[in-house]
Formats: sequence, structure tokens, C-alpha cells
Amino acid sequence: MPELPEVETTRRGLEPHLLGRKILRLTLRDARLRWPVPGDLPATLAGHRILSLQRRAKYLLLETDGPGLLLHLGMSGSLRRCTPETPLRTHDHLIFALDDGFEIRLHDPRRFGCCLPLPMPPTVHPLLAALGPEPLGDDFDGDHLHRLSRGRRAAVKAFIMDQRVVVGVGNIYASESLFLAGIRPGRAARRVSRGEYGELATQIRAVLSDAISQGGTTLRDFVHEDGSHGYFRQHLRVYGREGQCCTTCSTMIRNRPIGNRASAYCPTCQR
DNA sequence: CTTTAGGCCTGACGGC
DNA sequence: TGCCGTCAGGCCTAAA
Repeated sequence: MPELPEVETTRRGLEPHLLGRKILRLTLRDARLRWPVPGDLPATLAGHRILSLQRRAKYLLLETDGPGLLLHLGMSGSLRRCTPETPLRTHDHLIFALDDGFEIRLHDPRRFGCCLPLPMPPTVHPLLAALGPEPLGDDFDGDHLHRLSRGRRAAVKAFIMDQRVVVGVGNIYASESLFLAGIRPGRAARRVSRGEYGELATQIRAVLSDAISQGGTTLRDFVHEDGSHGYFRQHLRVYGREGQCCTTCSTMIRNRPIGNRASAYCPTCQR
């Protein structure tokens, strides 16, 4: 499922094909996404030129010389560049026809994604207003985590997956960064020391930049916008490895659900 | 304020 | 073989 690295990979892959292109039309084959795609969106968008494709958390922000768009890929969404001759697939819900003859198709089997008009400036949008700092930005470090964690009884893993704390840390990267930082996912956030948060922040940055540089993780139905698969999966140390041996110490990886989310960890390497 | 539970949705999977 | 229950998972909303 698209986590931040996949979204960033999608953004980088699509941006060169979008800049300066005019949206000839938008076809709503199925407007029933997480929130219904407004029926008047095709009319308000048609004829406008794309100025940028940006990312905030796991949202994609499409800026045009008309209305902006806020896109989210949800659990199973992907954006692909196709020609009109490319056979339509089931769950190709939205089709952007561009003035270079290509199409961008939003494919989302589970329809947890969204496509909404984006007001300017984007930060006023309710979905973006309360988001925490970007994990790869200057506002994110161990002291930030330490400061916000005071008084928090929730598990540190749930804490770093809270989008108000830091954005873009999904289940995979939370599990992996906690392993690399040697911290058990179930510990109360307030019990994690300043120094440990420093290491955790470092590992969150490392694991996310790694995944981005390698083109994103492939899990189940995620496919890059150009149809190729990412290849981060073989680097996972704990996520999805329950019952297998820790790559560091050979202890069997355990899985203990935290707030209904699978949470894999090494009982030896993580304390 | 924090924390938890529910809901959205489809495909993969396991059991029968 | 096919049917069906269960689960995954981001993230919002409502409730505790």
C-alpha cells in the first residue's frame, strides 16, 4: 500500500509528464472514493494547465492555473500514465486526458483514496491543517518527538504513526524504524528517552529516504505509475517476518498487535 | 486534552 | 471446485 515513499516515488515519476500539460478532460468512471468526487470537477478542471505536483504527507497536491486537486492513494491506489489505447482495468476510476495524448489513470480497488478540489493556500484544507511536520524536513528531529511524547501513554509505535506528530510513517516504516532504533513498539511513548527519540528520528529518516531512493516498497497490489514494481520488500527486517529469524541476532521475530495493528519486533534487539 | 472503536472497501487467503 | 468468513490497512469520525 502506498506509504510516503511510494507516494513520493509516484510524484517524482509523474511530475515530468505533467508539468505544463493541459487537462483536456477528466472522466469519472466511478466517483465513489472515500469521499465522492464532486460531479462538477470535470467541468471546472477542463482546459487548465498543470503547474506543479507536490506532496504533503501522503497527499498529492496538483496545482493548476485553475482549481487545485488533492489526491490520496488510500490503501490500494496508484496513478499510471497510459495511452488511450491501453485497455481499461477494473477499478480505473478516474481518467485525466492530457494535451500530449497521454492519460493519467487513478486505479484504486478499495476506493480508500480521494480526489477533491484544493483551496489555496492548501494549508487551509481541513485534511491538511492539523498535519505534523514532514519526516524528511527540517522541523522533524528527536527533540520534536520527545517534546510531544510527554504525558502520552499510548504505545510509541502508535505515537509515531499519529499524523499530528509526524506525517507519513505508516505501519511498515514504523515497525522498521523502531527495530533499527532498538525500541520495542509497545513501550509507552512517555517512557522513551530523549536519546532514544534522537535515534528513532534518525532511523525514521533513514528508512524513508532509503525506500524513496529505491523506488518504494511493493506490497500486494502496489504498482508504480509506470507499471514497474518497487523493490524495497527484501530489505524489511521485521515487518511481515513474524516467526522468521532476526537478521541481527537470529531470535524469532514476534508479532504483538498494537491498537489492532500488526506490530513485528525482535524481543532481543528491541527493549 | 488523549485514547479507543468503528467504518469504509476489495482481494487474498484459509477452512470446509 | 467453490463458497464464505476473516483479515489487512490509512485515516477519518464519533464516542469514551
